[in-house]
Amino acid sequence: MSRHTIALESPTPERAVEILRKSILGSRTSIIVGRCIVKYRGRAESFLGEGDRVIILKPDGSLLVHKASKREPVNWNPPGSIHRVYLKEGKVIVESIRRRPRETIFIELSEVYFVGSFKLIDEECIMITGTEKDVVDIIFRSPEVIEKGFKPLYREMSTKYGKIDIFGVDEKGRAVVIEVKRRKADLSSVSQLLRYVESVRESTNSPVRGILVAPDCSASARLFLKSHNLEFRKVMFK
Amino acid sequence: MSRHTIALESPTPERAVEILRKSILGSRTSIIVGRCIVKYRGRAESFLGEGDRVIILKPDGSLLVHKASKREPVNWNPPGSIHRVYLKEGKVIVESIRRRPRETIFIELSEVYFVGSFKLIDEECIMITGTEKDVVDIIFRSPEVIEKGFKPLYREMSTKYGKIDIFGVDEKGRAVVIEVKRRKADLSSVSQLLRYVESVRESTNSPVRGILVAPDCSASARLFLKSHNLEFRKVMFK
DNA sequence: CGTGCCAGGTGCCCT
DNA sequence: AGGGCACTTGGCACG
Repeated sequence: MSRHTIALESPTPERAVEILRKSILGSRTSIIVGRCIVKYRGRAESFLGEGDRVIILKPDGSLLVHKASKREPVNWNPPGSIHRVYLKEGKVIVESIRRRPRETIFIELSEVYFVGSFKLIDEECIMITGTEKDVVDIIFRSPEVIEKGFKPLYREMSTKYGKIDIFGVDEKGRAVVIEVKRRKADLSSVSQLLRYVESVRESTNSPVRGILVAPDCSASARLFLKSHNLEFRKVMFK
Repeated sequence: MSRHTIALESPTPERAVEILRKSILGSRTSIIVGRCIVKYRGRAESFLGEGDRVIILKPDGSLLVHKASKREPVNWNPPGSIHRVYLKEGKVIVESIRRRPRETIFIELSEVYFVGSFKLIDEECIMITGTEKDVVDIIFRSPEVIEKGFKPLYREMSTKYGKIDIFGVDEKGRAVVIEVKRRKADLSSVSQLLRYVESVRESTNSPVRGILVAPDCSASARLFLKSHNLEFRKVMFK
């Protein structure tokens, strides 16, 4: 009979390795708390000197190394990586290898404070609202938030230089390219819009308007918009 | 005397709350494994139905909720958030509040499989090489990787529309704007370069060259470069 | 697969 | 605090 939870304080290295191997084989989520060094080599390269960290190995092949601060793991490997755990000179070693691109994490634990193995049952997936797609939906449902007479035609319309959030026509029949941002727009938002407008202009001689839609816009982005005769439409959602 | 590690399997809700409160007060890192629902409200909004997850509360105020898959937490709050743990109708509740922007996480645990509290000592910070800054360093040290006669002058040079990675002059004394990417360059990389070149051109009548430096470049990015008479220089580092 | 792009992006640095 | 941007960005959707 397989227990759903295994949790052990200050295990011997041998016992820790045993638990972790079973955990990996059994598609369980493993948690290690201990003192370790971490080496990474792949797209970049890193070294992390000795300190206490939380290490999580997920059954999908993700590996996380967390320090006591920050939202981000200090080291990691994404889903699909292969984990190996073994003993070397009396120390627990956790290795993670990702292929394409090849990336390796090497963790050497000088001390293991805790090791746990958990069978996590989770069929639910998160429901999010307030995303950019929701804003686009609003505009398609109520085009007047852009301006009177605006007709949205396509969403995610592909051009030579990227995909247009919303393509439509205004009251006077002019082409309108809309780039939507769910947060404050910045220089790169304007660059995007500019790329799409340029792309559409390459394929027509008719006038093409470009409108950046966002709850706010940085000062320099506004300047950049103006210098290219692009427009900004403030749209507060939520 | 305060123990550095507290780990408890299947604690009663009362005991779990007690341990977690002490953990938060004592600037320790807390780990909860249990069955829960998660509600989030802030920049966006989300709901996550009942399932088994790993919850981490860090002493800097970060909160992470991890599912059994993916590198990313399904819900979180960044450093600086305030955590509260209490009992409600016999269930353990974990709440996290961030101000500016106001964001709240509400976790209701129907079952706690494990709770742990750890004093993590960690003075080390990660050393990373192979970053963009390293590539810029290489170019300053060996400007000939760009081309014979190139002279880099400034890095991170501010313009109206953003900061130029490297500004310099070529053999013939023409201004050169360089945008560096440590990985394959895409449309947005070209847009950036274009913005900077445009910005420099606004302040001079002399010719201004723009060079995108990267290990590779997407096909459409290449087209976009060409259409604006910008150049691509392949630079493999590492 | 590569390409493009959003993300509750996060984190860093500078003004 | 706001701006600009890199990140081992991650993750997804689409051709």
